[in-house]
Amino acid sequence: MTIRQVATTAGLSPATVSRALSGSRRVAPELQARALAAAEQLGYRANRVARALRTRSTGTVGMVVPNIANPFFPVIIQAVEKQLRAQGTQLLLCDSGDDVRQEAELVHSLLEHRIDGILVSPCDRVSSRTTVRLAASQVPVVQIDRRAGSEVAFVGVDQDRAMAEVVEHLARQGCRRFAYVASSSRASTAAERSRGYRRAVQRFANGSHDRLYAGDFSMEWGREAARRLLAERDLPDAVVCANDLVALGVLDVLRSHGVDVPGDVLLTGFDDTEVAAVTWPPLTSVRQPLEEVGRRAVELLRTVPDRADGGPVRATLFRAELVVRRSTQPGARPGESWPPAGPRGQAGPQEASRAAGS
Amino acid sequence: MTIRQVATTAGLSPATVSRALSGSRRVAPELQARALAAAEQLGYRANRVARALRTRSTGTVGMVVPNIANPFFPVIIQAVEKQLRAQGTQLLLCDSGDDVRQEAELVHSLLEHRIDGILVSPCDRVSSRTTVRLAASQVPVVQIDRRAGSEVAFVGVDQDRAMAEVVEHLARQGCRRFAYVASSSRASTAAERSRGYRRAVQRFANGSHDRLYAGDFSMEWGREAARRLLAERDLPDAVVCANDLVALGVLDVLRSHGVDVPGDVLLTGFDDTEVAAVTWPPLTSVRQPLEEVGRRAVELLRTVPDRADGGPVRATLFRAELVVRRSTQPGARPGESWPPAGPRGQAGPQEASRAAGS
DNA sequence: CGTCTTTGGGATAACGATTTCCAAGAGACC
DNA sequence: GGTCTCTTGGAAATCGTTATCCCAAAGACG
Repeated sequence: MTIRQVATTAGLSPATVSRALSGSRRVAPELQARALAAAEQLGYRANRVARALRTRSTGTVGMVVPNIANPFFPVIIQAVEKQLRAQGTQLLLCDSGDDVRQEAELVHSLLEHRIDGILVSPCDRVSSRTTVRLAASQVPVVQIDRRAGSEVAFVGVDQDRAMAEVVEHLARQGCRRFAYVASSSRASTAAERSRGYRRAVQRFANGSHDRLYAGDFSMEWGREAARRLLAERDLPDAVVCANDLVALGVLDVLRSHGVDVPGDVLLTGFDDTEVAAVTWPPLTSVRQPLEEVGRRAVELLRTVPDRADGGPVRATLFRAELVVRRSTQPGARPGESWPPAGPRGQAGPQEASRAAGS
Repeated sequence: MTIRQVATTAGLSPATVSRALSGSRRVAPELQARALAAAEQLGYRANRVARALRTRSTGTVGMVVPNIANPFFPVIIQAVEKQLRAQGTQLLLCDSGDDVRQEAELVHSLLEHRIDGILVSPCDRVSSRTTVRLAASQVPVVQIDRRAGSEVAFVGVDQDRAMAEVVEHLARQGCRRFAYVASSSRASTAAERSRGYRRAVQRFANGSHDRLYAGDFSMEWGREAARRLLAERDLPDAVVCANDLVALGVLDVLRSHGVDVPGDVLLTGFDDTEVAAVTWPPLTSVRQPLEEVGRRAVELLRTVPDRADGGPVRATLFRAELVVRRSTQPGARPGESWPPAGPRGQAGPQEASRAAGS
């Protein structure tokens, strides 16, 4: 089923049919109708491969994320896909498995497929840099959530500030001695959260008794860290976790060792994944405006010039929202604990257009 | 950067370079080396769009799932992607949002993009049928996890049997009065689970006091169902849920109303998602061999003939494994509850090759 | 030594769309 | 009425690759 056949049945030339269907040039109404009718009758749908070869646009955008099994990413992916769909674009999704080599391979493969742009959440804020830059020299690229360098457009959330709010909240609850179960700082978000945590602890708690454990963004690491924590001679007032998965792992081990949250120690997660609200105790976490991040990233992808050429690079930073739940409210009596109605921070986008390299 | 330029710098014809790079025909070693060197030097990577146009194969497989935010799917997707990667194929992932119209639209779009095959988890076991059949008439199609009709190849898990094991386990724990928080039976898995549940209740508990609530696969529905359950005058012995998300929602509301699990009522999930093990109490659930399902589906995709033409249709059914945890062990004392060490069913593949329409 | 087969390189024709480019016809305007 | 512009349909070039076809050279074999 080619455009040629449609043209034949319509008694027209392929050129005219093409124009009639795409509206790229005016076609006499009568011929247009004939073309449309023939296409309809034959159930013709254009071969996008052929079209892509000629127009040099595939109508496809690639996206590379570190790990779809981390419930944080599906939410972003859905937002991105929804937005892309609205403009008739397909999403080519890849999971880099948090591996820089894999990530590079995937990006190259996407480029071979001549995608129209790439959304990438670089798994390593340093080593992913060359890959991101290379990609950006060929097609529009937007970094989403995580970044590797500031030479390429970025849309994400102010992690530093969000983490500071977490610590401030804990300090207000009377916590003075903190432990941080971090993810290794290969991911930019992890690095920013760590930094935010450290600075906030300095400010709000005078940096006392600041223990830090570095692993990854997994539940299993949370378990391991909790075991190490328990092996020390005393518990901190609060355990801050790099994300919800880690917090769940920590919670699991604490509980199995008879440590009560929030009675004996307060606990926080990050990302406000769906499960954070239904664990026991429900987890205080940080909600990010993912819908907006996704939308903005797609939007930005269309305005990024084809080949990054030293012009100003756009970066959008959204503000996250602290969601307080029972895991940081030792005072709440069971009756009061549902529904959770703690104080909340405000959210709102915060745009910054900066020169490259800033 | 085209093959023509490579050919020029190598002092060869494009045809020879093409052959040298793809190995589709023997090329004199010396010329081969020259072609490779030139390609390497120029950093040439073939334009897959042009190649696809000529060879009628894009090296891309489409996958349509109902909802990536359901943590069950990312696991399957990862398995599929891993397997595809091994054969150098890209995955074009789509989320149908559990909507039949959307699903149809996506499948059409995939066909336009001339993907080499489609993996689909049809959202409606009845209405998705036409779409699946249409797709199968154009490219190889394998249904994965869910199915719509048996005219198209399928890889999945024996839901019916798995659910029977759940009920049997509960009956052994002394439960006689059951409630089932179902997902509406639009998804084939939901329908099979319901059927398995009903039959097992008949057999093991004489069908006494069998309440059923039908909603969807979401946590929110679990909450709603639990509220309805609590509104009735008495609680059943056990609440069986269509999947883990639903169970989490149920658990959340039960807890907030002071109902103890497993003290007052036993509770089960399905899918054994990562969180099932870390809720409190940990959730008895059903683990499916998703890695194998994914692998088998990709494998099958390669052997399915291009156009479904009435030959025998392959269907592979794997067996799931019951994972018993504290939510169904009222007798376990806290000290014993960790790690969970309940009896486990065995898993194993179970292949069936059946004629179409069976 | 002649013929017959095999091997391998290169020219060229696809693949299926879009997009020049060209030409014919219709108005416009002096 | 003549020229000039504008419109619009169709022929043909084009995108970058691979497959087909042809031909020359080399080797096989009687």
